[in-house]
Amino acid sequence: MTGEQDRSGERDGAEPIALGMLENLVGYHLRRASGAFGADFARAVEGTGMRQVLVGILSIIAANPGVNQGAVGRALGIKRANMVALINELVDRDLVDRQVSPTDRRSFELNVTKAGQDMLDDCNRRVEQHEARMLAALSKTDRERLLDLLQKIEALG
Amino acid sequence: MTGEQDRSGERDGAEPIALGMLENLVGYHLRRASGAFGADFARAVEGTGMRQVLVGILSIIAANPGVNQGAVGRALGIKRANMVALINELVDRDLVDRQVSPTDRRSFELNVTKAGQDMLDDCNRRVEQHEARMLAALSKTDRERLLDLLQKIEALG
DNA sequence: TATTGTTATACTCTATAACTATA
DNA sequence: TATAGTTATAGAGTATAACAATA
Repeated sequence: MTGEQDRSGERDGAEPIALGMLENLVGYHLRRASGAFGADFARAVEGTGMRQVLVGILSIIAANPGVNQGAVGRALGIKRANMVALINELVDRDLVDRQVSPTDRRSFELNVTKAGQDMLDDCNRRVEQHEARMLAALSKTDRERLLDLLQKIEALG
Repeated sequence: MTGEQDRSGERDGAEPIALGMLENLVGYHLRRASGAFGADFARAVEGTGMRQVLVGILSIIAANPGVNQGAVGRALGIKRANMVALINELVDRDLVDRQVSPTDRRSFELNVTKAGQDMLDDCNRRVEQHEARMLAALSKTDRERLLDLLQKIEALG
């Protein structure tokens, strides 16, 4: 084995397909690039039971101790209704602690548990390698530029 | 009192949530930017019954007359099994013509119908406005750079 | 044997509406 | 009245396995 991945039935090695109007669409290439990142992210955290969204939520809670789930959802663009199962998943796995807020009994205060912090640290290490892998073709300046451009787009979302 | 409006619970103007490790993750920002594009794309083609994937497929077929659906799927990163319903949708709406290939009776030759071309033209116009809207904060050079960077990433997918 | 298209299935993400309990 | 969280539900996108017809 040469170590090359089996890409039969994939990639442009021997199937010249024109993209048409997609060629220059930023939206299309964003979608594909995001998909490629997502797939490699899944590989990176394989075995942890984590997914992009869960790592995102855990990261937000860790950075904002006591935050409630509505605020987490707003930060990540996740609807309240969809947050419920996600937070349940993290609480059931003892990665997040959920306590009724003493100041507003409608809401919960969320905090990352010890196990949750360990999980986040592990994922962080894996994700760093994943990002390095996916951005191998980009210089440091390119990566900074890319981040900057993406954030400008997000601002319009 | 200052007369400031209470914006608690909404909009990022008054809810300082730290992103933690997400802050500098290209994958995270790709996901958000792609999501923002997807949502605005949906708005742009509202009333046409089209979606990102369908426009993508139509575009590929238009640019590659007689292509079979497996090749379309490979070009777009869509699994064969998932192509079936999508192509059916386009054929049922008379946007795509599907004929058994005379050279390989396992496969179909796909072509865009007149109605399909009209639809594609309409979507093209709408999508151009949508892209202009989403990329308003970027200079022409920025847009070219962004496309270039995204394509470098896709190549690793 | 390999490939094209197909069916069946399942999981995730996303979206909306209606409900509760608090404020 | 408004907000935090919940439930139920539905539409999409994506993934795999197994099958028939054809190459």
